[in-house]
Amino acid sequence: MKNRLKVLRAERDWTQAQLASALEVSRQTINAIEKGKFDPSLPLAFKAARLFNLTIEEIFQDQVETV
Amino acid sequence: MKNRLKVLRAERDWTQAQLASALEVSRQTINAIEKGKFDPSLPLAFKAARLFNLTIEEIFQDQVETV
DNA sequence: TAAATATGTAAAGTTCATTTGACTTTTACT
DNA sequence: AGTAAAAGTCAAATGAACTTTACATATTTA
Repeated sequence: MKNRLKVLRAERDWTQAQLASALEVSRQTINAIEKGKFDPSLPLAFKAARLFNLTIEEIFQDQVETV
Repeated sequence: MKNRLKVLRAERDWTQAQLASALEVSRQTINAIEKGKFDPSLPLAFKAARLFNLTIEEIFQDQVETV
């Protein structure tokens, strides 16, 4: 699962800590999601979409499995 | 988190077991999600969206907190 | 260059998504 | 009414999301 969080953050000049606080998660959670360590929960994805005024699909992109 | 899985299933005349198999999860998982016991993971939500050819937002609706 | 801020990472613990297996209840059909 | 399929539910187990604490590295700024 790829995501555009780092770019969206950069566009607004936000730190990971600021985004974390806006989404009410820890800074490490934001870091881990940006670095692809794990995927956010669906509720957290919705919260991010609301925050950035985008759809979930505009922020998170499912990897289409190329078999 | 509300969702339209039951309706989408009914429109296609699918059982919970059939949807489960299409999404490669257990029947109990579909049942629990439909009954609102828990939210699906983001990857599972993407898979459902792909299956129904809808966006995540068209299937799952975040409860806006009315404080 | 030193200090401050931002980012990356790791371990241990908690909570929740998901599985398996089994059982009960509901719905539909004969 | 009897049967079969579908839906609902429960308990125990596993794994993944997320937290806290703590430290290391990188980047910015005084």
